Amino acid sequence: MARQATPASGTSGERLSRERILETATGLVVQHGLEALSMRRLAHELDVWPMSLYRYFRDKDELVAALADSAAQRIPSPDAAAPWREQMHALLDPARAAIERYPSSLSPQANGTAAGHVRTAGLAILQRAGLDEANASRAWQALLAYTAGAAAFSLTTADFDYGLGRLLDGLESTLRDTAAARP
Amino acid sequence: MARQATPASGTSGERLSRERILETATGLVVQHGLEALSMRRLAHELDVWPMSLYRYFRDKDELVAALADSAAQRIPSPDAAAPWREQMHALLDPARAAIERYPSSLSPQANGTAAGHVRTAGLAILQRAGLDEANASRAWQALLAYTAGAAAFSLTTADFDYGLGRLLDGLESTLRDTAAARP
DNA sequence: ACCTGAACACCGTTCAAGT
DNA sequence: ACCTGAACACCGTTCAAGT
Repeated sequence: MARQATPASGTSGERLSRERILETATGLVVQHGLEALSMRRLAHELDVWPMSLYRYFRDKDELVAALADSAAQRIPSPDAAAPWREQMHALLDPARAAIERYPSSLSPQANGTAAGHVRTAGLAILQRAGLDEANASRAWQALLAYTAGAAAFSLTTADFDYGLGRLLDGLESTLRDTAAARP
Repeated sequence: MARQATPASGTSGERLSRERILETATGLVVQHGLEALSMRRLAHELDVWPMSLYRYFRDKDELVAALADSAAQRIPSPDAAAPWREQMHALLDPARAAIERYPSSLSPQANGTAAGHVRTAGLAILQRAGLDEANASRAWQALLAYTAGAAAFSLTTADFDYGLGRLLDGLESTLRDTAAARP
């Protein structure tokens, strides 16, 4: 990648844009981790003055939120025909990867649209499994919390699957109890 | 608290020490959160030059690790006479509070002695409940991951309890399966 | 040998000055 | 009106100089 000691506006044909900034930022994060992402380093990478970035993002928080949101966007919605436990696994496995890269990406505080999509998909799976709205909501929070903790602790896939299995077992047993209570 | 624009060594009778540094640092974290803790601010609060802290802690990481460890140290070991689910709840509830303040305090990467004590207590509860060593270890990882996620998402106590209850249900059902398989 | 504090190499962001 | 880049208010930490 061509870079200069002093950024110059005339050298590169590609103009700055939100997309180009996000692409380069993603590259930085993939290579060196989120903690290595700084406005100054990102600007340097783009061959641009640091302040130029602020024409496209209000501040660093907004930029990181955009990165997190686009990572969450790439989480596919599981095949609705599969058993609900498999669907949940298919949803949470990539969710774990997204959280590992951007810890805030799926937090309840994240107000991005993608976090909402994942939540909607999760709630739909739980409701189709038989949980009512209130319990589906609490169950989703629990599943996401477990997934976030597994990401924070870098659990191996086998260990992640074990805990997820036990949590799904526990949720499933509330379904059986409800079914048994019904005539 | 008396403070001066320029730190002076002669004014206060109390000499610097690891304990005094940790106390003041804890006060800062309690009042303003971990993200507000800086070596410079802490030194200012102690009426001392920033570099003086480095005589007691190799670097900021070591200081934060010491804070996290002492927070984990304050987690009591539950009453061994209580039912195992109650014991686990009594252990993880303060663990959640410790992680909320110091996210790294109980992570598997934390090499402090206190994190080890909590882990030992957790494993003992699970083994007394009937899990073998391998499963107790995986179950502990899952319980701690869930607790860390709940801390990161600032789940309410009711929501934390719901998810923990389901996870414990799931673990308990593996005990029943094992018992049923035995003659 | 010990301690100081200036200095280095970074941050995110504001804002006056220039075009 | 737009953009620049100097400047501000911070970081953690090194290290030469002083006692």
